Order: sequence, then C-alpha cells, then structure tokens
Amino acid sequence: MPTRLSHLFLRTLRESPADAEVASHQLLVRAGYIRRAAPGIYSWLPLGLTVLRKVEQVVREEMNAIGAQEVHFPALLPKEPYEATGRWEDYGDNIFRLQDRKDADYLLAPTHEEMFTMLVKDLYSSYKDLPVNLYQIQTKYRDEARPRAGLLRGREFIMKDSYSFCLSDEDQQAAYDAHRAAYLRIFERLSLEVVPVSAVSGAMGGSASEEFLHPSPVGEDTFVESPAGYRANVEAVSTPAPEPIDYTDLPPAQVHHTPGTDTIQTLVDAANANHPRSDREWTAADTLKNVVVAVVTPEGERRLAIIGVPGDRDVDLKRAEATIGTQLGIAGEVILEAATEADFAKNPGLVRGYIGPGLSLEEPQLGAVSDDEQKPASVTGIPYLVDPRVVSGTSWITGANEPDKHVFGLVAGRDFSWDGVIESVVVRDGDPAPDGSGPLATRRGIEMGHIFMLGRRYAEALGLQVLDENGKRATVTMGSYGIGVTRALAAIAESHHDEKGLIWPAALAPADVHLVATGKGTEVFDAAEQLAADLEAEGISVIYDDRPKVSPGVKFGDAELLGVPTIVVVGRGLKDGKVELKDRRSGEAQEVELSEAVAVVAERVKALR
RNA sequence: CGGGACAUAGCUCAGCUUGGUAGAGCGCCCGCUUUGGGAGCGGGAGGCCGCAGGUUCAAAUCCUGUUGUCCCGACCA
Repeated sequence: MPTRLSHLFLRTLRESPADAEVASHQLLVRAGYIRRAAPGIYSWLPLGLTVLRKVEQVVREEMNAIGAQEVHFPALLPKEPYEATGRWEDYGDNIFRLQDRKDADYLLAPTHEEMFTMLVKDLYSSYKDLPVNLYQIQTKYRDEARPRAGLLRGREFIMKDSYSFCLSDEDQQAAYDAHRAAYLRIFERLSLEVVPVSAVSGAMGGSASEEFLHPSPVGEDTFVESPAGYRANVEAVSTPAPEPIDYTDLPPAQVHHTPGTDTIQTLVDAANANHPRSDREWTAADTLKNVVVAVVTPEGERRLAIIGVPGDRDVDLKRAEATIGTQLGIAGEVILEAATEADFAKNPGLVRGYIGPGLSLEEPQLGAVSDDEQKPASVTGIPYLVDPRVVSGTSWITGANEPDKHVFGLVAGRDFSWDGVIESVVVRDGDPAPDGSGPLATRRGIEMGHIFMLGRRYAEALGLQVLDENGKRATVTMGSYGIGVTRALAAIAESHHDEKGLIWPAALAPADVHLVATGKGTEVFDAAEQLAADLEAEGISVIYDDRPKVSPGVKFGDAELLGVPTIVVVGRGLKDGKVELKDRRSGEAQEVELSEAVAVVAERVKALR
C-alpha cells in the first residue's frame, strides 16, 4: 500500500520554528519528521520514525555481523550500580535523577556500562564463556546544561551501545578492531563521511579510544589533521617538543620594574615601550604565562598546581585534566578547575599577574615534587608544570613573584626548572604536526561514534571475575562502543539537503518514490493510483501525493522538502501518455512513457539502493 | 554557572516607547472558482498576551518578582 499524503499524519511548515538554528533541525521539523516536546526532547512522527528505523537497522545488521548479540536494558535504573563505580557522583547534574514512592533513588540512564557488566557477572563465571559481545539500541538521557541544534545534542536520544568482555588483552584488541571496522561500514552505509581520530577517554576512563567525527561546521568537536594524515581530537594532540637550545651565550636575567602589567597584553606593551629589543618587537609569545589551577582528587582534596605556557597561548582545562593527575602522582580521575579567589587567599606567595617560576635555580618559587636532589625545594610548594614548548634554553619574560616586577631573559633549564611537562594549551591552526609532516589544520566535527578500550576499571569496581584455565579468579577486560543513532540521523540531514529541503540517501529515505498527481479531472489521479499500485507490487515503496485541491506548487514544494530521492509526476504529460521522472538531488527530469514507467523507475530505484 | 536576547493564535511575527474592547501573513474549517511551481473571492474557528504580585478608573503595554526558551561561553562517553 502506498503512503497517501491525504491520510498521512503530516503537516509541513513553510517557515522554520524560531528555536531552530541549524539546517537539520529546521528541515526535520518543517518536513514533519519530528516535533519538539521539551528542550532537547523530540517526538517522532511517521516519516521520521521510518527513517529512524532504517538507521537503526543498518546499525543492527552490522553489529550482528561481528557476532554481537542484541539485548535491551531499562532506561530507568536504580542508583546502586552507579554508586559502585562512582558515577552517581561523577555525572553530577548531567543525569536525570528521581525517587520512587519510597524515596529510593533512581536515574534515567545516560549509558549502561554498569548494567551490562553486572548482567555478565550474574550469568557468566568461566573463561569458556568469553569473549562475549553484547549491544542494545536504547534511549539515553542526559540533562545537558545546554541542549542545542535539535537532534544533534538532545537530552533524550537513542544510542547503540555495545560492550565486549574478554579475558585476555589480545581478545579485547580483536573485539576493538572488529568494532572499528564495523563502525566504518555503518557510516559508509549511512552515507556519512567520518574521520576516525585519536581521543582522550574522559570520564569513561580506559586506555585507548577513538572518535568517529563527521566533519561539519556545526560540529562541537575540533580535530586536527596533518598533511600526512595524522588526525586527532584537539584534546588528544601531542605537541612536538623543540630541541633544547644552547644557552651558554645568553645574558643573565634582569628584573625590571613593570607596574600595572598584570595581563600579557599590558606586559608586552610595557616591554616594548621601556625595554625594547634591538632586533624586533616583543610579542606575547616571548612571555611565560603561569596559570594557577586547582586539581580536585578523587578523594575530594583540592590541590593547586601552576602551568607555565607561552603567553600567546590559552590553557584548555579539558586537555590538561586528561593527564595532570598522572603528572602529579594522583591515582584515579581528577577534576581540573581554574583557581579561585579563595585559592589565592590561601597562598600569599602567589602575586597575581606577577607569578614566575623563580629567579634562579637556587631560589625557585614554584615546583616541589621533583625528587632531583640538585634542585632545592620551592618556597610555595606548589607543583610547576610547563608546556612542551618550554624547553631548556628558551628565554622568557615572566613574573618575578613580587608586585610590579617582571624578570626578562629568564632561561629555562638555567634559571628555573619544572616538575613535569604537560599538554595543556589550546591547539591552533598551523601548529606543527606531531608526525613532522607540516602544519596542523583544525576542523570541526560532529561526534558520531566513540570506541573505548575500557580495561578492567568497571569489572574491578563491580567484581566481574571469571575462573581461568587454572581455576584462578581473573578480572575481565572490557571495551565500550557507542553510536549516536538519532544524532546520526540529524547529521545525515545536516549534510544531505539543499535550500529546498532534505535529500535522503536512498537506503534511508522514508520511501523509494514520491509520486505526485497534479492536474484537473480524474484521469491523472486514476493513472497515478494505478502507477502507485504497480510500483508497490514491484517492491518499491511509494509516498503518493493524492491530495485533491492542492496546487501543484505546494505538491512540488512538499516533495522537495520531504526529500525522497526519486520524484514521479503524473500531470499534463499524461495526455501524451507520459509521466515525468525527477531526480531530487540534481533536479534533472526526464519524460517516460507511462507504460514503461514501472520498469524505468524500478531500474533506477535498484541502482540507487 | 557567567554574558546577551526573547516570551502575544498551530507557525512566523507586529502591537508595548505615549495604558483605553487582541492584530497581520501563513496554516486550519465552509462555499464557489482555480490545477505544472507555495492560487482567487466570500464566509468562519482559534489567544488567561509565560506565570504571580503591584500601580491605575483601566495593563499585552508601566513596576517588582518568578518561570521558561534561544544564542555565546563554561560544561558535555
């Protein structure tokens, strides 16, 4: 049976809702695929649901193909498993929490690691049961601080998440590789260009992880590409350290009176005005900016650290957070925040705007955790980390740790030392690539999938062990793999549309053919009706615009808005026994004999599939 | 959580400055005409002007508070 527009639950909109900013959001609402129910929460209408099911099916087929087995967990969960892994707290305000009538705590699951792990623990206890791969396609909930861009970042969304459970690291690597390959096939079938990039694991923990980013200006992730094909999320880029410089001929550092220069800009201006260089102007890159940050340990302890970066660079707390815990010898995941007024108040040795690493190796102000006996303990006792660009022999203008004083020509390795090197600054277009192939280019992307080697964190937290071949208990190692299904649908709409409307890839379109009947009299409708039935009989799905008293312009406009790849028009050509076949994407049209229409359309549809 | 904007019909918006019976276009319903690019004429339905206080004879409009939404940032497997 063709889908008749006269009866389809559909109302197209001529104008976009005011709250829709990006094309996918505007078009999916205008074309009657989705409808906003609450911020970041959408209802699915018949056409949208049809496409959604097709996207899900692609994902399902490819997961099944690598031997993963589908299960389904509740979206509403008790808090206990999440307390066991610490994520009841870790997720903070980002999870929807609720109580039952007995005041017991529940949550709407943002992800299901705990449930999968516990289910496997319940049922399996032998190495012979492993490896096993499970997945589900399920609605997830996150109380995002700022939902935006329609389906691209909602508070309720559908995700495919899968988990691999293995005894050996080798098996786990194989499961990871299988997922990686399956993901590339899935995105290929979804007509979604994706680039796999190295990522940091973030709150998920674990060792290796890769993101699959769909390049798009509306993406929220930034990744970099080198000329030779190195790609990474900006959070995970490693900065190539310059070679150390011989400093034997450099002049000694000098302290200058620099009142009112508590920002990099005022400092650079003052330096050029009062202490000009002979060869060129001072720039922000000549200064060493020392940023005070607060590290919150897993136990809740708040420790300060200082990061020294070139003054023309900004610190990206997210990047620094990924590794600062390790740098400072803190086990577990830490939270990194900017230092507060209270932090400064507790450390009077920190002179805001004039913080520096010290004036000599003998009088360091910062740095404490070094176990090098040659270097004296610091005055402040605050660990000092530097950007990889701060290598031995580089010379800086930086704070003298006294009000209104900066030191010029302070040489790294000669005049000051540090406790560690950390990736912490925002990556910029043109920065040298770590593979040495040239400058990095930055691009925006939408995160379509993310795969993690979780290791044994969850299994340990939840006690997932099996008996190995020797009858000994062994902790299972896990992998976790996600694909945003609703986000994928939105991303497809985002990259497959024009000014007139959506243009679905044939494999995902809500129908194979959009059949328009236009003209007066019953002849066109009778002919179109028969054509629709004949196409359906050939296994071709048809949306048939049988609406009477709707002008041709409206019908053509709706056909283009809905985005079915093939449009067939039965109209004025019928008196000559012809119908029109239009390609939605190119707009190209051809006349076809009505008697041959089914065969011609069938051939085209099969070619598109 | 910071900064900004907005809240009036299903959708897009005007009206608010200067208080006086709620408006337009699109959409929807009825009738006639029209049928290859978002038709014409006529007749209709539809709004607690986000919510709560206050000022006033009178509040969509002025004042206070509050809630919500959108954008930028922070944040975000």
